[in-house]
Amino acid sequence: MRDLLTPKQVARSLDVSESSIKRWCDKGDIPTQYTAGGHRRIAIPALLEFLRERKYALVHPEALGLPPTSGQTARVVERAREQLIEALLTGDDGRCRQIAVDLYLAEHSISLICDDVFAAAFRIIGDRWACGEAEVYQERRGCELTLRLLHDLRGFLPAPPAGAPTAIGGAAADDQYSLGTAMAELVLRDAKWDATSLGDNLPFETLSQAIRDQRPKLFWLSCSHIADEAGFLAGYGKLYEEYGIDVAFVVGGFALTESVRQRMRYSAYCDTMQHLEGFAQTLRIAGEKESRD
Amino acid sequence: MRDLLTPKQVARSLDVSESSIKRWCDKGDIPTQYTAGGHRRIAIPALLEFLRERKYALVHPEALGLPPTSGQTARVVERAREQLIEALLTGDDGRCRQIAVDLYLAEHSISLICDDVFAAAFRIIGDRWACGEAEVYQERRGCELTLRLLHDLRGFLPAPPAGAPTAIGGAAADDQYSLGTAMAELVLRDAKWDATSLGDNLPFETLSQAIRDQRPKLFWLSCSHIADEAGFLAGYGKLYEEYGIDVAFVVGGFALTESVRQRMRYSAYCDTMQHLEGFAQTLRIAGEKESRD
DNA sequence: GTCGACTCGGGTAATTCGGGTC
DNA sequence: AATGTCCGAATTACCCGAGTCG
Repeated sequence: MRDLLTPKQVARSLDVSESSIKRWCDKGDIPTQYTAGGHRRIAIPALLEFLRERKYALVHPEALGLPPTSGQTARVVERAREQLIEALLTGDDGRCRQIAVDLYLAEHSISLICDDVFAAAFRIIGDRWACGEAEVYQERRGCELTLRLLHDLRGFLPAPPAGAPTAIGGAAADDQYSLGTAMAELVLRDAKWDATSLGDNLPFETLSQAIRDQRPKLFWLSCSHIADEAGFLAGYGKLYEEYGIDVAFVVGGFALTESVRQRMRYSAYCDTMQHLEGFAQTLRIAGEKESRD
Repeated sequence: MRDLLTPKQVARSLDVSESSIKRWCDKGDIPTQYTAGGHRRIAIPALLEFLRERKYALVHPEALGLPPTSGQTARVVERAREQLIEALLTGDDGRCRQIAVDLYLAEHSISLICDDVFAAAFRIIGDRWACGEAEVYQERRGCELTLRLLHDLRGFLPAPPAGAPTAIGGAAADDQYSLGTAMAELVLRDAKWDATSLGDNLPFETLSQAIRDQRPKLFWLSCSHIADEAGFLAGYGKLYEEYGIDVAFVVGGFALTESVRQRMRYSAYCDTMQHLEGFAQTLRIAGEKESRD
């Protein structure tokens, strides 16, 4: 498995001539690296970025080790969601991957995919389970599958640029829903943050230690389940008191009801990943301006 | 640690062939030292200078921190484990990935990597945590990282061949350790089973439903934490009673103490992933013979 | 001193280069 | 203006028996 592609591989996967690839590279449309002998090498994230801008279709993605595309480049979000729900319920990982990559290449933002496809799909699967139309194992297997998808998408993004601000986050103790924090990590990396998810089920003491060690500019807490509300609020309050001035605290997740939120302090509450993306972008640009002064 | 690299290490770190490295050395592009026997040795500062001049990006910068792969196999694994522990504790995902991929490409079996590198590393990290030398968040972040690695390795394996026997499994309710079941899935896929992990925290009722729906030939249960021993044994016993004749039940995980095992029935208890691999191979071949008759 | 893994050198096949032209 | 095709020269990848490393 190589990470760098030759012009020929790229040409085959797009079904264009090698000359076109060379020209696009030389023109700067596709970020290119060179071997010592002057041969072009193209990284997959760079290629995918170019494809998204140009709305080019991957004709032969298998040449790159990517899943086959459906052929329809302009995939409608609603339809994708319906198809994803079925694929998640049947455990068809190839199909899930195909849908996700299609959406990504169709220039939908990561945050929109997370909100309107992944999160929405799990809401509906949850409803079906409540009606007895879906089994618990189908939902759990779907989570595993989605986590793998998020990891794959992470691999498509370019590495955080040098000097990118740091962000860390996770889910608190007794909260074992790892999709929320994985999505947050992905969205922040897409917004050019150097984001790292610490995982789920994290006691507040270790979160405190992590902030002390990593010194992030942004800290997120994904809240999908709160077992002990008083304990949660106490632990969170202490954490915010300690670092809330230096670090932007972002909280989110469906466990944060209004009554809980009213007893919390934070820099931002994000209902959706799109909100998180907006906040992160603003904060990053504000920070860059400040550091220039 | 030595600061002289062999051509092979450099080749891997740049994702080019060994021949190219040799050529560049001979041409004078990379300043090179020689051993008494005429073998090339490259100093890291010289390599970095070469990379700057040629504007050739390091594809796997982490590879430079790797020990030489020569010597006894046991030593390689041992050193990889040490390196992985450090990389996991610092959260260096690129380096973790390089270590894992290198081991895989060096034709170490997946099961051996899981046992002697991944599982062993987490045992040691656990020990360090007990001594106060590691933080909880480091261990949890390491789990996230390793899960991503397992997903990557899964991508390297070929798809299960047509007609491969089906296996499913997971971790029971209140057990949220997902690495065990993810490793089991990976090892079984490596052994040419069509294996799917259902995830963790699965109630026995839904496991029963999953077996009914999927009709696997093998079912695994990863047990890393048992909250309610009586409830666990009751749920498991019922499941085994229902399907134990038709489906091979494999159990494993460090929560299965001898006293717990004595009250369970199963086809196989696997201490390690290598045991699981052996059992799965035997079972698959036996099944193929039977179906030929 | 043994031994497996690695490296040596050199040769060959396949790819890619840049440029010119359609 | 953009793409596809063709060219000789240069670069890279793969292969193998003999020697070296740890």
